[in-house]
Amino acid sequence: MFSKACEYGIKATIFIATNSFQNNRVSPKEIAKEINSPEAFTAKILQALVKHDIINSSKGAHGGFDIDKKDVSTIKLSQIVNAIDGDKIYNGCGLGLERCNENHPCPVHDKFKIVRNELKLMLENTTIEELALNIKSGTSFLKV
Amino acid sequence: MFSKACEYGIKATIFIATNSFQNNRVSPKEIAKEINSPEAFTAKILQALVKHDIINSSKGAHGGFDIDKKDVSTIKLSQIVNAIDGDKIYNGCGLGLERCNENHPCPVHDKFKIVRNELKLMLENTTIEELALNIKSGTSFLKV
DNA sequence: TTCAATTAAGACATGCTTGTCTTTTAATGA
DNA sequence: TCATTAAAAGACAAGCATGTCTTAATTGAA
Repeated sequence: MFSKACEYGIKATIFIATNSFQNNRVSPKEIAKEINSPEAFTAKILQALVKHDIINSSKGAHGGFDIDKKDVSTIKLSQIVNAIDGDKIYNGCGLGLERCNENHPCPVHDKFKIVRNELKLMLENTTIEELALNIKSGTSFLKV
Repeated sequence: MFSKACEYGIKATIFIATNSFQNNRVSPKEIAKEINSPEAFTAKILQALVKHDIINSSKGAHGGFDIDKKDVSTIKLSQIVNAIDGDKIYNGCGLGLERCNENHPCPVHDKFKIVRNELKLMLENTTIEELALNIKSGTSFLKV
């Protein structure tokens, strides 16, 4: 469904959020360990998330990644997916037609529209705060 | 959502079905032209569909690909997706966890389940016959 | 039975995604 | 200011999906 990069990006953001509740910065090393991902590749993805203003980074001693406490509740899953995988999951044709629309639909256009819309709504209505709280309470897990 | 191979596979099967209504065999060249796909690559995918008993092939003069008329209505989209992309779209974890289940869910497990189930139902309830008839009537299109 | 037509099979090539490593830039504290 | 710490940036490498080409196998018809 999503690229590996996007999966790592979502999990990393959730982990950073859980730490940001306690104003705690985390390093790429800690993140990679916690979400079970390759460290250097994860660092690249973190750079992208910083560029898209989803997370903050600070260099130097006691540096690392965090999210402003007040912002955690405003970050939607859709923002991360958009930042890393772009919008093809929303706008692309299910069968790869260049111009697929109501007037010139691919064979599965209408049927896909329903599913895709459900996915879109889900991503737009799910906040990182919600997911991070479930991790904190042990209701869900980031690895294995 | 699906791989290129799967997209071509779906479109190819629909095109073969439209021809099979008139007991007409089609060649990889015709198929590739009609669905706007690379010919040799399409031929590979057709081989896979034959191996999975979704379409028939016959070699030699007047050879080509077809589907038994009586079978067209029984072929579901899900069979093609399964044959080419496997079942990861149904069973894989949205965030790539190896063991993600009700007792050990990833952060988006419940939310994804709903969307994925909708997709699964759609694929299992859509027949190639239905899609092929829409192509024949000009209601939907295989290329551009 | 032989030739032509046509798919099957497998080796090869290309490109994108994933992943690694090294060097550079920036921040902190002594 | 200088040393240390840590992220940023970019070059490099590996693997997988996509796409191509050549040769083999099979069939139908002359």
